[in-house]
Amino acid sequence: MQVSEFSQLTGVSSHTLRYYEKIGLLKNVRRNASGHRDYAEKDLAWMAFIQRLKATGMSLDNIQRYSEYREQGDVSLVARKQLLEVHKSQLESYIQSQQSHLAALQDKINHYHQQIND
Amino acid sequence: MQVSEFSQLTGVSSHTLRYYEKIGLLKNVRRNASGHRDYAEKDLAWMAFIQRLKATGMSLDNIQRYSEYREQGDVSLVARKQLLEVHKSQLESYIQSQQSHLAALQDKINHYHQQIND
DNA sequence: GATTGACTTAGAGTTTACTCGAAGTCGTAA
DNA sequence: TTACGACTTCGAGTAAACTCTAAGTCAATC
Repeated sequence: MQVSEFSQLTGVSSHTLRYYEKIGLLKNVRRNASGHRDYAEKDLAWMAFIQRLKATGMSLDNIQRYSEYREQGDVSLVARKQLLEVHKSQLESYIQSQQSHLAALQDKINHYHQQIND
Repeated sequence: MQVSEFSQLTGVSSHTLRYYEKIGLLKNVRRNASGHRDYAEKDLAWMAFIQRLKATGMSLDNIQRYSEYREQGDVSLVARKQLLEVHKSQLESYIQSQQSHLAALQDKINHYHQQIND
């Protein structure tokens, strides 16, 4: 599929897709006879994972590191697993901190509620 | 207290403190005879709340809006409460999404685990 | 009276992650 | 055969949130 369809399916603009390729997140994107990008099914899955990593606060820089590992094939399985484990534990403590922020917000809201008496 | 101590206590650099004042997050900071900032206890509490809002993903722009309300006094209590309630519900769904990302990461890690057989 | 250290302002520079624009190529449809 | 739409590259521009620099002031200390 070409860029417009891929963009549609992933929700990422064609500009951003080219940018991601330039900085090494997407690699080895196929080209058709006239030099246009021709994305494969597996690019969709990888792009979805990129989006997940990004949504959990991983920098494009780190995602790029993971992308490098991916390219190296099976020799990097352990490294990739470790990278994800570190990221996962960071995410866990991040979620915990967000939960305590949430509780503090609720307290503040309750406080306003008392002051307002509505 | 002056800027260096306030910076120490809040963990925010003096540059950033001045920046926050410039964009209207911190307002009416007292000055001493020689024109130096002289932060009060209540500035500490407000700064802590700014940091909490920021940590939960609120933009400085929105925090500034809240800061305006604060300055208006009691007439804005309802507005402030509403702003926090909106933010709180956004935070709740954000935490939920992070939790589902976390589960997906665990799945991926398990998958690597199987492949590695360690 | 000179030096030091902490402050002041205004404005320029940095980082991350896009986002856009210009100029050009290619295949199809009128 | 020319017009179109979708693509291409390269490089410049943008937004948010800092971060730093330069030049200057002021109080205290040597």
